[in-house]
Amino acid sequence: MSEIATKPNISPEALELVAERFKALSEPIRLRILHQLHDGEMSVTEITQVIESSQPNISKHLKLLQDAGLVARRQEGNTVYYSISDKVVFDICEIVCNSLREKFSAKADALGLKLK
Amino acid sequence: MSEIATKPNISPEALELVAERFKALSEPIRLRILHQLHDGEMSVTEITQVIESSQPNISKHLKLLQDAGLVARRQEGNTVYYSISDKVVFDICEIVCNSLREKFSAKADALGLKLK
DNA sequence: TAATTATATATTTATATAGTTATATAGTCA
DNA sequence: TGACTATATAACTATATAAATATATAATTA
Repeated sequence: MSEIATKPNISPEALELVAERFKALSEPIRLRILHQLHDGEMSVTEITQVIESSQPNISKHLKLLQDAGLVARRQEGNTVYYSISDKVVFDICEIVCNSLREKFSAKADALGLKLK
Repeated sequence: MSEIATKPNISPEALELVAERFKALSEPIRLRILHQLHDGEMSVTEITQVIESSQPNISKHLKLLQDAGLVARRQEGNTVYYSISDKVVFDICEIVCNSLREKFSAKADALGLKLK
């Protein structure tokens, strides 16, 4: 086996699906919603109360997240509960957060600043 | 220490930065560019030859990727080479790819199909 | 059934951005 | 310097979508 790094074979079609995933994660309000769902399911009303936005807007983003397969919907009587359906979301976010932290840390170093 | 999962404290401002990262990764053509850069740096001309698009369009996306801190730019004489500056990109893509694979696999199972 | 509550959808407006075309910039070499 | 090559930018068009507002749907309860 060669030791030279060769790129995995990913088709443009596959990359379109991956891009779609990232697109679902590319809006701050959707990340805030996912973040709120971290500890368990919440109703639309609860989410709307925590996130400063209108109920229709929240519903729209929830639908988008559901279509992306990131959250699950459960209806109980009159109220609808949403929950994280793909925990991978948190792994990804953590990686990105760490990467950003490093970036800022490096920048702070370059400026002679000290981060706590 | 409690064993109950509690969500990490991430500010809305931090989530905006994270969302920005994801946005840079939310276009198929940019993922294709990053994918091509997997094995090492490439000139704009080379990238343009491999990816079916116009040179100005490629340049624009490269600039965006550079602003996002995902690629680095190196000029040598007349030609400009771009390379991956944050390998985290590949970790993230792999996670998403695996997640998608699982999803499709589950769907195929549900349909009674057999994936190779 | 009517009133109430919870959620979803339709419509509109404003904004962002992908891609194209034309052109500018900047380096190389005769 | 002038011609040539490589890359970047500007201006434009077309499209996507976030948010707001109004309204619809559907479940609950009186």
